[in-house]
Amino acid sequence: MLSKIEQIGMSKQHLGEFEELVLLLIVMLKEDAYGLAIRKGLKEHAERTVTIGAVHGTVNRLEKKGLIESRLGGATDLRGGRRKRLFNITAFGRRALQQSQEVKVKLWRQIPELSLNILQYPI
Amino acid sequence: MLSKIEQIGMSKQHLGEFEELVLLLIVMLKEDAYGLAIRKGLKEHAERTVTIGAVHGTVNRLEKKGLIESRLGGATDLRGGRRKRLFNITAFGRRALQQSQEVKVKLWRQIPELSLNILQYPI
DNA sequence: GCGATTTATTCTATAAAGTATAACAAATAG
DNA sequence: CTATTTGTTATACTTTATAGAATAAATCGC
Repeated sequence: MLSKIEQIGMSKQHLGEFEELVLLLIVMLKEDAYGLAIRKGLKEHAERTVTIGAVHGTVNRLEKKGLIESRLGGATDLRGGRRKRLFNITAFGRRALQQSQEVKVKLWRQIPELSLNILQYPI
Repeated sequence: MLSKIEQIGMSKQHLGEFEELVLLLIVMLKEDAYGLAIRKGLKEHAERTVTIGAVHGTVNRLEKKGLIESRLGGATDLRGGRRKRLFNITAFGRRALQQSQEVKVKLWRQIPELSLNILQYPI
């Protein structure tokens, strides 16, 4: 028999590298995290240029895994356009992000010669 | 016409999340980075349990992409056993690792509420 | 030398993640 | 009521991630 966690798909899969970036962008964007904004944020903050289809494919997967939730945004104040699908991270998603962070920082600490200048200071 | 970089397969692919872990372990293990040691290191340092086949599949891909190199180790001082295939990171691999690190740290810095205690101190 | 044991790698197959392109949907201004 | 704008969905395909079984090569004891 499956545990509650397994039933709802919250078992120990790992965050893919792009999934992690998208998740981080969703946190950064707060109340305005939706497809196009995520795509723009990835380009500006992560030097990552992808199509909008790539973003949506990933958010759909993240939602199915319970790492984010989505709701439909209200009518736009701007002219034209379909309503936004707004995303927010779940507690489970936040934990996944923190675990990933924890593992990497732990490894980096053991390899000081790898570190960039940016890492010489507290995050 | 392809650039030199493209010809030898060193263009802008991104490091997969498991590829990054394996690469980090290879750096950590220094002169003793080979299949089984990498697997053991992943378990001990990254809470990641995988089969040896998973490790080898990944190192093969990393080598094909020019991120690591391999050579055959000398005969063992211990009893029995085939010779080890020893890995070391290339300059290109090191750069890939640093870029990945740079992007993530940059994002984390913008999301202070995500950070764990470990991140309050310099890495 | 040769089989048993040990330590390792390679092969093969499949699932999951990453990604692009194109099609579709819905809001609103005129 | 249709053209324009802003956005999401659908589909297809490639690359990564992963397990399991098969195979290889070193050495020990006889």
